[in-house]
Amino acid sequence: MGRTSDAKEKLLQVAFELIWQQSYGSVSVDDICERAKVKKGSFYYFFPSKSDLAVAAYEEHWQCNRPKYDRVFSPLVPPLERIDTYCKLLYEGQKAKQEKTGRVLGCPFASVGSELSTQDEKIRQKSQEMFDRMCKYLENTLRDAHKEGLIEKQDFSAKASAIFCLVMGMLLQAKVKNDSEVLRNLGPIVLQMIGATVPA
Amino acid sequence: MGRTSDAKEKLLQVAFELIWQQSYGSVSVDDICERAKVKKGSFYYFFPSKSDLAVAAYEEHWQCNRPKYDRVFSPLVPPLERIDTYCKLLYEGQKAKQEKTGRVLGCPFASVGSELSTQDEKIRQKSQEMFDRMCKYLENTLRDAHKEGLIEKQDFSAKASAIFCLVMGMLLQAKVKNDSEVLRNLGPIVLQMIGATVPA
DNA sequence: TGTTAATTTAACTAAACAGTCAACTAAACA
DNA sequence: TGTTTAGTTGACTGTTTAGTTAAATTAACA
Repeated sequence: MGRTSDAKEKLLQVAFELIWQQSYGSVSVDDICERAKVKKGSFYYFFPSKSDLAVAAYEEHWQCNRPKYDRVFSPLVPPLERIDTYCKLLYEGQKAKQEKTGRVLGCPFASVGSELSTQDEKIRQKSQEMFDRMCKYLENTLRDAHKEGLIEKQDFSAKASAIFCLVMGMLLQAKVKNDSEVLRNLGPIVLQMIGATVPA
Repeated sequence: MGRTSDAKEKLLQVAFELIWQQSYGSVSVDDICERAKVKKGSFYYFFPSKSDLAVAAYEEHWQCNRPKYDRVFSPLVPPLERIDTYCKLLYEGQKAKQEKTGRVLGCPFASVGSELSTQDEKIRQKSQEMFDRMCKYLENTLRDAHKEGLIEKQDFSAKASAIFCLVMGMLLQAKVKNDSEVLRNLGPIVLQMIGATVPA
């Protein structure tokens, strides 16, 4: 009953995109509403605050992209290929965004986590959640790689975390240098880090 | 001639500290002035804009801390010890700040670079400058380590950059988890990454 | 088709924002 | 000691901010 609307979804999409391209602090509720073609009253009909919208937008983005990650890190794919594909997708994704916007945007979760972790507890938690999710993909991959005799036994949890930190740092470097090419060779760097034979 | 003042220095210090603890976007010129006990008119007597103050504050912080870095990375210190000391100082620094403020703050340059690189070109450049400076310290260290036969020949520039990315990512992880303990074992992780023998 | 309830709208608030300015003050120095 | 000038002050502007509200609209459904 009552009327239907895609305003909520539009707000989530636009918010994610705008905050990624700029920053949480520099994007206003009015900006988001204007781009989403939604009036401010509707905004506050759907979301209690700007911060709540941001959290919802990031969760929505994760839910939309989860199938993609599941595919990349599928147990059906050879372990080291998963990592290489993941790195390639990161590079290509950043490059594509750079071509569209003129700017390397880095990791959206890292950016918002870095900006707001000391300020907004809900956003901090969402950032941490993403961190843990990605580390799990990597940890599983490392375990599988070990089972297949591709890498030595090691602390897989710690190593997965270190890999993800390296990747986040690389994305930050790309953003700060506004140069996606620093990500070109990411795959081999990560593979070497886990002691895998790097393909020529 | 004319009167003297430490208002400028106070503004630089307070701005750095506040932006580090919160974020660029959430700290207002009024906040900075209040904490520095300086009137807004004086602020704009010394700095043309908030963004210019931020750039100056970050440069000032680097100039003040440069002697410390020069000591840590001194050629008189054995190469691998330099890296270990650097990692220890990072851990202790973050821990100390956490005890004071209740929050892990991460790397101030990475935070501001991550927040503003797509927005403010001057801040982007300052961030990149810091990135390059730190990478130079690390690259020199790697070259010296190789000269002393401690590590294999490799692409030292690329490896230095990768190490710094790992470190930045680790600091981000600590901030997002609000847990400085993830940095405890940073030294060995980095040493293992360059193929050095990790001390027991 | 009439009722219901979900959504939309525009006009509103009150606070916070970055930045301005002309008049004032006081330290340095000749 | 008087002049110079670097620095201070507080009151100001116009804009932008997040968030509110009450009345209007419209799609779904019985």
